[in-house]
Amino acid sequence: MKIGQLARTAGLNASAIRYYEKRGLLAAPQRTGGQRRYASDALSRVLLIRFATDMGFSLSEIKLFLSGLRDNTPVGPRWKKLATRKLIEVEQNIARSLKLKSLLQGLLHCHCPSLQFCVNCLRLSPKLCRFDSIRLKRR
Amino acid sequence: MKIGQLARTAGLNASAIRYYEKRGLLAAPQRTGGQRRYASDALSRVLLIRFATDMGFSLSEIKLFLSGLRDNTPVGPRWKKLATRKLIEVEQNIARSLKLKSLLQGLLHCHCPSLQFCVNCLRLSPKLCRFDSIRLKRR
DNA sequence: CTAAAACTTAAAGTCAGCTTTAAGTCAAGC
DNA sequence: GCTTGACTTAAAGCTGACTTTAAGTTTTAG
Repeated sequence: MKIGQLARTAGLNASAIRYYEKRGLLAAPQRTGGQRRYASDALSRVLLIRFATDMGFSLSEIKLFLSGLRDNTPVGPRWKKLATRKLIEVEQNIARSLKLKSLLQGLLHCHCPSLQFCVNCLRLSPKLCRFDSIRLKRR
Repeated sequence: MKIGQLARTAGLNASAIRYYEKRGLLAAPQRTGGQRRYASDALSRVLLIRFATDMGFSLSEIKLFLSGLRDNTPVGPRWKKLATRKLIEVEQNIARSLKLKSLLQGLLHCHCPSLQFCVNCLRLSPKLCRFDSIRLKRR
């Protein structure tokens, strides 16, 4: 399989495949006349990477748990530890988004005379409103 | 008020204030000997910007609804439209995160013999699992 | 055999929202 | 008057996950 077909099958760009190789997530395959030729196990590896990025893992994290992973390695404790940590992150993100949602809804249904007042009412003087004050992570 | 005090009061860096000015979100204030001197309404303006970025609005969006906003402008239809759109985004983010959460939990409690199989079971053959297949937005 | 499509590389560009740097000017306290 | 801290600018740097570019090589279809 050439890089283009691998990429198309995995729903990626060929440049992304090369990037994974450069980042050390994907082994350098055999070559024919300078061009990469992939065996079919490369596809499942790429799909695994794509799946993990979709799950919110960074490439560094994925590299971490892929290192030393053979195709039939059981779901190991290292992976479980990473997944547990990510689960916590996702839960925090959900909590944060739910607060945001309620704030936005409050803003939309608010009868404050001006946006400025409304912001003050929501953010600076939470006791005047039915909404909690928030302390959001910047960045 | 000098820029440093304004920044400290708003919980920002002085460079961020200058950046807002450069981006056109904040009016250029009067100067004394070349240094910026802010009136107190600049603080509420900056707090409004900070609040809106915390709500997930981009600086471009904030600039959009700040343009023409005087301090006692009523919460207008333009702002409501933006907030409604943002609310939908936040709700999509929540739905996406909830799916992620259930996938991660599934992965953690899965009895698949290998991670590779587990990924296939979760992602490629959803009927074998109790989890929905997902189609996550890339990027 | 030829033309087009697909591949190769390293390096630079993209996005957002700032921060950092460098080199200099101004203000406040003693 | 002098030192120190706060300010000024423009431009470059940061993060992550790629994409794009430029210039060249290889494969494939006809």
